[in-house]
This record gives sequence, structure tokens and C-alpha cells, in this order.
Amino acid sequence: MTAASSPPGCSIQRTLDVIGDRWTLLILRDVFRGVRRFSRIQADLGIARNLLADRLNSLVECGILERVPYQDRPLRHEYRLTEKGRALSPALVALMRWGDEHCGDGAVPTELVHDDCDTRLELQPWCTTCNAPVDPTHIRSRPGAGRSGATRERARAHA
Amino acid sequence: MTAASSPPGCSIQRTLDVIGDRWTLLILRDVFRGVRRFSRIQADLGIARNLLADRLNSLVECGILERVPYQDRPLRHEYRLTEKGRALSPALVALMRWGDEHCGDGAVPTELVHDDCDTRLELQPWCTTCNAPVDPTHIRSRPGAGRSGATRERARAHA
DNA sequence: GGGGTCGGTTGCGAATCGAAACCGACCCCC
DNA sequence: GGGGGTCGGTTTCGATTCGCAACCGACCCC
Repeated sequence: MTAASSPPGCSIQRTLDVIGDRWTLLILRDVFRGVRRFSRIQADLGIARNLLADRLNSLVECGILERVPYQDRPLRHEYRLTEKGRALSPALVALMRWGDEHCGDGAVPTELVHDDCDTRLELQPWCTTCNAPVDPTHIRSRPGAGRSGATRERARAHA
Repeated sequence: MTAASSPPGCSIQRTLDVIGDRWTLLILRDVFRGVRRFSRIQADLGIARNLLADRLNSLVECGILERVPYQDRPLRHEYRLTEKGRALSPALVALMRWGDEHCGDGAVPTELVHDDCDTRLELQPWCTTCNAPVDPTHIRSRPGAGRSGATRERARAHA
């Protein structure tokens, strides 16, 4: 690690340690869309069963999904998003939007809309102080001074 | 593929085909932060050299990065984000924010702020019609009717 | 000539992946 | 009771990918 680097535990690094493999985000996309059962996900993604079992276990273990029984005898579970899992929504949306804009191959298979007004969703860094979107060139990164709550306090106080 | 699934070429799938491996987003994070040279990135991430070379080539090949000479004799390049690459900013920010909120381990190593006002950035789906953030429960996904430009037109007309 | 930097490439053992077979618990049907 | 099917896995094993270390060419300075 050099001076320009973040500590090993940078947020993105930690995030990708959890969801940064080839299948995990696709699994979560399915769960977001309501595809919640083992075999449905497996058929949908074409992922190997052993890997799917493995990834689902990891996701449950780290609190992104939870196993909820949907029948007894035989006991079967489905996988639901926890609050922590639902919080990944903006990231999924951002990735999907990027794919739409930049990897389009003639058709946009899925788009996300605001169901109140049918507007196709934008997703961008938003400054709550300026109440305006922030241009990428105006994003500065800085070493954090502590936990996010405290940090937000500080930012509010400053503004 | 089942009825509930998207076509094989779903935006997220296509996106992850390009940037969905264990290192690529970390490499891009470095480039976003200004770490643009082969050996700097390598030292920063601890990635194997052959993999880094491979990933950088892929990223250049698909137009996310470009190779820009920073000296002749010996000719050396650095890797810069293209427009397409810069468009990944919201996704990176979203992932970083999620990591901050949900994978914190006592310290938040990096945070993103709006450099005009020092506000810590939020990132959420934004409805341009309502001019308000959209709650995840109000996000509906629908099959796209065509290219994104046309789709956006339609959404505007509807609103 | 010796040593160092930079951006790779090559080789090889180790870890991971993917496909397919197998399994237990249960169902329905005859 | 037997046969067949579903569901959610686990096991096995060959193929792919990864990660480390060594090497390399082009250039620099001393």
C-alpha cells in the first residue's frame, strides 16, 4: 500500500469483498425482482448449484439476505432481502443504468421507473445542502474522520 | 431462463460481464482517485501483475479506460477514464456509500464530499419529474420498449 | 558496467469454478 | 406400496482462473 492508497479496509474494498464476485450481484438482482427461491434463481442465472448454495449462505451470513420459510413439510425457505440488502438498491440501479447507457446492444431489457409518475429513474450523487446533483468533477474524496454518523454531523455543521 | 427472468442481455448482466470481477472495480476506484500508472495500481491493490495487465487491457478494449502516454523514451502510458468510464462514478459512489453504512469496522477510511460545500454525498434514485428521491418500494421495473433515449422521451411525455 | 525504474510477460502450483451425478424429504397418483 | 416428480441442496472431478515469483526489454543515472 502506498501513500495514495486507502487503508486496506476502504469501503469499496470491503463492499466488494462481500458482493464483488461474478454472481453475487446477479443473485441480488434476482431477489430484488422477486425471484427468491433456490431453483428459480438457479434456472434464471444458469449458475452452478453448488456455487449458488455457497453464495446464498454467504449472503445470509453477512446479513444481506435472510432465509424465510414458505412451507413446512418439507421445510423450504426462500431468500429475502434484509434492510442491509435493500440498501444496495442504489448501487444496483446505478449499475443497471450504466449498462443501459453504455452496454446497450439494441434493446434495453429492463428499466426502472418511479411508479408514481412513470419517470425513468436517474441516479446521481446528490448534495443535500445544495439540493442539486453533483458533477463528477466536483466530487472530492477525503479520509474519513470517524464513523459515518459523526461524519455526517460534521458535514451538516459545516454547511 | 424462466418467465420471471430478464433476457440474457439484461443491463446488469452486461455490466457485470465487463466490470463484475473481483478486481476491476477496485482498479477503477484507483483510477478515479488519480492512481493511474501500472505499478502504482499494482502496489496499491496488491493485485498480481499479470492480472492487472489483463484487466487494464480489457478495460481499454471496451472503452472504459484509455492509454495516454505520459513520457517518450521509454514510452510509458497511464490509464485515464473515458467518458464511458467516468459514467461509472454513480455506481462506485453507491457501492462506497453502502460499504460505509453497512460494512463499517470502526473507521470510515474514505468519504466523498461535494467540494463546493463540503457536504457528504448522498446517492439515491432521483425522480426528475417529482424532483425528489424515490423510495425503493416505489421503484418499479419494466421491460424496456427500446433504446434509452426514446424511452426517456416517452417517460417525459407521460409525465 | 552496475544498479534502478517501469510496464509488462511467462511458468507453474493452488484455489476456484462449472457440469453432472447423487441425495433426502416430501408430494401425488395408481 | 411402487413409480415418478419437485425442491434444495451436497459431492465429485476435470477445466479454468488466480496468484506468486521470476524474467525481460527499454530506458535512466552514476
